[in-house]
Order: sequence, then structure tokens, then C-alpha cells
Amino acid sequence: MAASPPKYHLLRDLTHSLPMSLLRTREAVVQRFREVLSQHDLTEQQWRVLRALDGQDPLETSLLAEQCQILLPSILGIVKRLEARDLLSRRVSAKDGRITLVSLTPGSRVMIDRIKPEIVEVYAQIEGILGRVKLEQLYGLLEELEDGLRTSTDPGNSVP
Amino acid sequence: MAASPPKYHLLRDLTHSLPMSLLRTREAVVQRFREVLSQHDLTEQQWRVLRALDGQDPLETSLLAEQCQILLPSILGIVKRLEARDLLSRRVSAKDGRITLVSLTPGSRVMIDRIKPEIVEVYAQIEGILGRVKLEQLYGLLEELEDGLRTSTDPGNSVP
DNA sequence: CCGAGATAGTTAATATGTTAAGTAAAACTA
DNA sequence: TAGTTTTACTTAACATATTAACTATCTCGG
Repeated sequence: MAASPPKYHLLRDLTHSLPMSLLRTREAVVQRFREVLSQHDLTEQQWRVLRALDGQDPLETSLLAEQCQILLPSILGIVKRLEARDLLSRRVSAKDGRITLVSLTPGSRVMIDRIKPEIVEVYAQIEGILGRVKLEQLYGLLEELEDGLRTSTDPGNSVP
Repeated sequence: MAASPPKYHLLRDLTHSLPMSLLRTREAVVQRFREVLSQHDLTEQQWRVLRALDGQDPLETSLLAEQCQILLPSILGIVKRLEARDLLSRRVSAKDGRITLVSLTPGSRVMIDRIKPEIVEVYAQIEGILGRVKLEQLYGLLEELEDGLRTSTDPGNSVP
């Protein structure tokens, strides 16, 4: 008979565990982007921040962090470093003194427009590998798993 | 008509970019494991190292790093910290003075056996969310994408 | 055996990731 | 409205990630 399916009651070998698979694939993907971004002296995270602000310009720090999937303490450093390079500006909200609004600068807008097409290129490469159908399928599965994990926090926590 | 498919010649909104999807899903998954591991004062990376050694005990540093998908400079610190806690031991290879062999200790073996079942539990939860079929499908797509990315390094690099 | 070149680790310097505390400015409540 | 609680950051402390430079061995061809 055909190869038996993996047995989940035992531990899969490390190489094929889900966290590792996700990590390895992500690393492979991000590597491509990093090659482009490093040419502009940007880290992947810094680009995420710039990208997030592009289009919804003044954004408060916590929303920015959430969209970038970066924790507040990390975002703080990233934003400060970008601010030091005149790629971001910050100001305290007039309505709420606790909120800090972050926005792009003329310099970063130019930079973003220069980088975008290169990034689009990378996406095209990736699509070329899996094909649009499988790529959409992958997005779907990832989202389904993520939603499932975030919904059913622990055995018994539907809606408080 | 139905919703039109995403247009890849434009940039997907950040939230739905592939690196972000992979990151978000991985974070959601890893979060579950972290909850277990933190009870044992282990980080995700430290557990990866212990898991990798479990079964193929004395392993040289670079192979360990490769299997854990962790770069050498990082592995070094992780190993040293675990060594300081008597969870790992290191010795220079007799045959090759450049190689450092890392192995588990009695203490870490006990610890691993105690943690394993809890980790298996988490895997069961995850499988329960997607179901075995979709989970396997996900593994397949991730692997296919990863292999594709690693193979076609750049437009033109089949075999050197 | 000798020196060039390849290997396996280490260091160093920065940038992030993570968790726990600490702070100032709202929003709430008695 | 004073006191309490919540919110949005900030700091601090420690663990990793990433790239580059450096060191001790090895391997090899001559």
C-alpha cells in the first residue's frame, strides 16, 4: 500500500514540524525581498512600516504596530531609527496626548515609489513558482489556520 | 459578477502580502507552543535546539544550526546559555579540531521527555482546526514554494 | 613539508523580538 | 470632581537575527 500518513500522535521530525515549515518557507520568501531592500539600506521590518503608512499616512503607533505585526517596543526603535534618517516624522495627537502619530516624509515617499516596482518584481517571481491558483490556495489555508488559532484560544473560550 | 482576483502587478495591501501572511500564521502557531515552553523556561529557539539533538545526539554546531534554521552566531549564544544551565554540553571533535560537537545532558533528556507530550497536545489542537487533509495540503504548498525559491535562485542559476 | 585556499567557529556591531515594569494622559465612577 | 482604572506608550533587561570581519584548523597541490 501507499506510504502511510504522518502520525500526529508522535512528534514529527523537527524539519517537518509546522512552525519550522512556516519559518523555512518564510525565510526563503523574505530572502528575495531582503536582497532588494538591502540595496536601499532598509530592513524587512523598516520596509513593512513604510509600506503600512503608504496610503494611510498619519497613523498612531499602536495601529502601525498591529498592522506590521510588530510589538510596540520593537516598533518604537524602528520608528526612531527611521525618524533619525528623516524617513518618518512623529507628533503627539492634539486630541489625545497619549497618542503619537507617525507619518511619512517627502523623502520616504520618494523612496517608497522607487522601491515598489522592484518589490512587485519579486512578487511576480514568486507567483511564477507556485502559479496563481496554488498561491491563492496557500493564502486561504494560512488565513484559515490563523483565524482558527486566534478564535479558539484555549479549550473553552468562545465569547466571554 | 464574483469578486475579481487580486492583481499581482500591483502591491497587495500589506496585511495580505505573502511574507505577512506567513509571519502572522506562524506567530499564531508559535504562540501556542510558547505558552507551553515558557512554563519550562525555554524559548522557542532553545526548544528547537533540544528537539534537533534528541535522537541524533552528538551533532556538530553547523549542522545543528542548519537543522534549526538558525544562523551560526545565534546558535552560539543559544547553545552557550543552555550549556550554562547544564542542558547541553560541548566538546571539540577529536578528528577535526575545528568542529565542536554539541550533545544533550541527562538533565535535558529528562526535560525533553517531560515536554514532548505537551507539545504533541498542541499539534493535536492545530490539526483539529484545519483537519488532516488541509494540513497536509498546507505542508505540501509550503514545501513546494520553498523548494521553488531555493532552486531558482535568480533568473539564471540552475547548476554551477 | 609548505603555503594558498577552504572550513568551522567566534567576535563584533546593529537591529529586532519578548516580557515585565513604569508613566503620563484619558475615561470612568462614586 | 477627587480617586480609580484604562489606554498608549516608554523603559529596561535579556534573547535572537543579520552581516561582516577575524581566527584556528584542515585540505590540497606542488
